[in-house]
Amino acid sequence: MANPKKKTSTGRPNFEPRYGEKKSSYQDRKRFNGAAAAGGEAGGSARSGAPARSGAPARSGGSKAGWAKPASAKGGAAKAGSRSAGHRGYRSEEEGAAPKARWTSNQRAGRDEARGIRDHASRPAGAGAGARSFDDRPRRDDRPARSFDDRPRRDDRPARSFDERPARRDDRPARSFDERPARRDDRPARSFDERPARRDDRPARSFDERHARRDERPARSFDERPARRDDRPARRDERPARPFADRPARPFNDRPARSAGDRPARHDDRPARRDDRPSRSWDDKARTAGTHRDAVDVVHERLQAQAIQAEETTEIGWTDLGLGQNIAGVLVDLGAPTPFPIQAATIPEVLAGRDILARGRTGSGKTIAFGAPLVERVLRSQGGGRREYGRRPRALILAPTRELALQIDGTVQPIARSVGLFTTQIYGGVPQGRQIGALRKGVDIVIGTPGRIEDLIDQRKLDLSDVRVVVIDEADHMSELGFLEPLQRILRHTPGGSQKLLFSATLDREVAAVVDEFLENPAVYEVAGETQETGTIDHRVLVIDHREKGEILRRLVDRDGKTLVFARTRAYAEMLADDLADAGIPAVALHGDLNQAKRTRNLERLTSGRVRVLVATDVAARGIHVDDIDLVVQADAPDEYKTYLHRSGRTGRAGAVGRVVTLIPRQRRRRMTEMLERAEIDAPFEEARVGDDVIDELAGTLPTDAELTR
DNA sequence: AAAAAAG
Repeated sequence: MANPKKKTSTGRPNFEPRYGEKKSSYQDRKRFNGAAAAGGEAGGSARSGAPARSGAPARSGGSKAGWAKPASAKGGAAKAGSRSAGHRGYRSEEEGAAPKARWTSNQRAGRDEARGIRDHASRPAGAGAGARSFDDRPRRDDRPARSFDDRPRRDDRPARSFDERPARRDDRPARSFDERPARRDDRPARSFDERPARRDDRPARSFDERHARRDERPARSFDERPARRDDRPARRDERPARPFADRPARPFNDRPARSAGDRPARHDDRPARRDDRPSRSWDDKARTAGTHRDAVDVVHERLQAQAIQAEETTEIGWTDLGLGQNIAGVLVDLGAPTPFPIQAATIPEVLAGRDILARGRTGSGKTIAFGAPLVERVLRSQGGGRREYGRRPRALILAPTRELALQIDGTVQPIARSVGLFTTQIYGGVPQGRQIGALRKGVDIVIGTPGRIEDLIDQRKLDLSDVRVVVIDEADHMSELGFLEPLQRILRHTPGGSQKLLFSATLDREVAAVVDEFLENPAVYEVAGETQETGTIDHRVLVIDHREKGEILRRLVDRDGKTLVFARTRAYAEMLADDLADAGIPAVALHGDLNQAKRTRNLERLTSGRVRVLVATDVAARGIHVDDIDLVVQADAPDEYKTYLHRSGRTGRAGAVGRVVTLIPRQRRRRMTEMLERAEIDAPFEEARVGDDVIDELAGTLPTDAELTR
């Protein structure tokens, strides 16, 4: 059952063999570039985001120039020591001054972990791995190889999550619970980056124009879905909650829905709210989103209705949604004075214990949408009791990449800490020692990636039997072939009655297998207008001669703003980065062949502005947030529209202008056109040769918002 | 193809 879904069934009709593409030529180089990376995701970058939103006026002028940093961006002013040179966190204006101080604790964590690896590795003894046949892999050195429990670097480690952690961290105010609340200010910057942004652009795009083309997308997500049952219940508002009982068997698959019976009773408060819930259940939705015309209208209608509701809820406060004072306070401090639509819609449901699926692009407040209520629920679940040493985690947040996990922790941690709960990151590429140590002491919320989590479960270091809430971020991606099974195995370690929350900017039927096995009568939420595409992004396609790709790329990227280049393979990404560097354009790569230390470091280099060009694989397509990226270049066109949406969503954030240029060979025009249609994006195609003006034009500074929007 | 554990 599990894997029967071939790619085809998962909705990836786009996947086709790529013939002409340049490929193997770089294969060789690839191996050599490996090396480490240090990762630190930019977790926070304070997304200047939502101008409308609170005080995140950070991005005022829209000057993409610098402000990327979390700390600074945020209420910049408040940041102690970030005002002038010599102070921690000070950031010299545009020169790529040492960014180090500006790192968030998360970033430091990644960096430190990475350093630890490097340091250890460099020592002769570090050879634990010993005879690895990959002699050609230079990166061996940064390999952990030895156990890090004894790791010396303890000190610089952010210590994030655990209480007992000695206060060492200079920069971090003691994290004892008592003063917990106080912390807020020092870590505001991170997290809300993604949230503020959206506000403005959202409303901006009128539904009509936007949803006009909406037809194919939704439709295709659920097309195979068996006949829709009755008529879908009226829109959210009047929707009569469907009682559990009459819940039809899950439509899409014969997978026997778990009957309420075999599922441990849910938390008490759950059932109660069920009925007044306006949202539609997954089943309803599934049924609704058919393939045809009527389905189109349905979708459109539904989205619109929700959008309206969203607007109405913007005046509601955090506490009105059911969150406690402490949490509400942190959110406000984080730059989110009031809830965004998706948050207003989902938080009450999450607090009620309901399983939900939510679609909200990065920047729409997705992280807080699940993070805040998750913390609140964990808090309630302990009923005022104490946190015991060695307690098992009560919440789990899964993400597809380490960088994203780090970023999520950057948002959730302060929220959790405000109520005395602790989080810990559990992902690969870094020593297990600290992670195990944290688990041993006891953490409340685990945030990580599948591999290491499963590894620790197998080692009996991680016990998920007490988990009450599980969040699967980028759920559709996590439900794809390579991720699905590990994900399912992990979920099977959680109690059957635990609450499941699935989020993604491109949530579609791909999550069906997970939904069917683990969710119970889930509610589905979407916020109209929230797709990765935004009116502030200028999409362009350059039809080029493959032989000129390298030169064209060099010219496109040789500019002042930050540019993120996507390549299909690690080898090509590495090659391109080297190529650009050789051409005198500082560039670094980000892909899975790099060790975590290098990944973190290279990403940080872009975030800090020390380098303006980052060439990445799709590891950076989802979730990664770096402020000021005003140009995304797709050296290789993506195969899926969802990938296009995620990649392009790295720019044009916070209502800022952004541009996405995709290079394709002539023979790919048709596929590209089809993909853009599915992505609901209008992008003019232009033929271009090396000397053409278009290239310089596209590389140039973007027109002002006004010009762009015409 | 990429990502995700190591070794």
